[in-house]
Amino acid sequence: MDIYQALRENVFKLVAFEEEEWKDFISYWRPVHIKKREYIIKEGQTEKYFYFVYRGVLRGYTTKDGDEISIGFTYDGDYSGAYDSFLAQQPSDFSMQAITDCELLRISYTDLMAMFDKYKSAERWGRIFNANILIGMARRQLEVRSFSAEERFERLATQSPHILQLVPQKYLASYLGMTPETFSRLRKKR
Amino acid sequence: MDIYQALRENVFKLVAFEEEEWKDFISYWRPVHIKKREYIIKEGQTEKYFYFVYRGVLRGYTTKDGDEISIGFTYDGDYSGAYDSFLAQQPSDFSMQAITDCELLRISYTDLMAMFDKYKSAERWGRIFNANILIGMARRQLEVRSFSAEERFERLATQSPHILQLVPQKYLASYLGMTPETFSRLRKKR
DNA sequence: TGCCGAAATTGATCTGTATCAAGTTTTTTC
DNA sequence: GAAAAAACTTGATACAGATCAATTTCGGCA
Repeated sequence: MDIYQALRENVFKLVAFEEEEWKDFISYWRPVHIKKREYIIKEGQTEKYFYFVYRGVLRGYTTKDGDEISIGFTYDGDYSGAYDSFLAQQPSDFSMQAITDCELLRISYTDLMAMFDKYKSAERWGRIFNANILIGMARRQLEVRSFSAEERFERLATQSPHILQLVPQKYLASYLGMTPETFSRLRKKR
Repeated sequence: MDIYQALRENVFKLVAFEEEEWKDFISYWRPVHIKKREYIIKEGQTEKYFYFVYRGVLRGYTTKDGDEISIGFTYDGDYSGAYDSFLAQQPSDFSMQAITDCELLRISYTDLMAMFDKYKSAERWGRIFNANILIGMARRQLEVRSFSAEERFERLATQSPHILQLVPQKYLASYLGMTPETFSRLRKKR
């Protein structure tokens, strides 16, 4: 499937645009290719773009006392970037780096805001999209607070086994809030 | 200030409604009084309402192995309820209980959705409101992951000293992800 | 105002996970 | 395709914060 078609299907899951509106809306999205280890945004910058991931994996992380803490990952079909920085138009607390080569589509903040002004469908899509992100964050928040390192590992391994292949272990470890050593031991124990 | 006026000012901070629209919008909100220790929602129920807190303090918590884990607190001027359950219209993973007597305004899910359909201003308010909640959650997520128990206590004490008075310590302790004993020791050390 | 149950404090001990260190394996690069 | 760098594993030790237990203090209410 073509990259614009992929975005279309994804957006239409939440809101069906009129064809005229959609043509206009999609015209503001631009394809971007980035290579493994390149960044779409670095800590301290303000996020100018909102990204759709057509192919690839990205990792978000912040730094604390020189160490990296992985915040999350995005895959094919996800949206990416420092979304809170984008929304607030404030400097980001984290960086977003490609773990594999990526094909992305992006729209600028100004263009997206213009779309929100212009079309009620876009406004609605924005609201529901935010709601869905929020629901996911709430779920993850509860997850982190309710489970021990071992339990979190176990849940990741059973619920998202593909991640174990895609993402280097040291990133997964810090995502789960443990050291690579602990991660390695839990994996062995399994 | 009057309870409806308080909500009006709060909503208008994000979006200025037309007067006609506002009159219609506000007519769907109903005042609710609840007493200390009463619940607005219990774990397992689906949240039917979205609340505005005019006066009072509420606590959200989930249960794990019989122990309560406090998720968050809402105060005068906040919105409350199990918002993720409300948005998804799925059973809530946590309960929301009054810590003091509370005066609230609430609107039902059906009525709010009808307002979103009817007015672009409402839709926009919904989008921006969700964005703000999301930004707050992202900040807190980073907070929990980047700091030790002692650092989290210190930050709470300096950034929100009023909470230390308003909320019983055992709730704050579990909110910060530590036992009441640890909380007590950190407080003493200060 | 005084009583009772809940909340907070304090001390002693335990434990899961971090840290440090030394290999081994995998990936990158030239 | 060999050398260098990075990632992962494994073992030994350290420690922050949990748990358990015994008082003390506080808050609600008769």
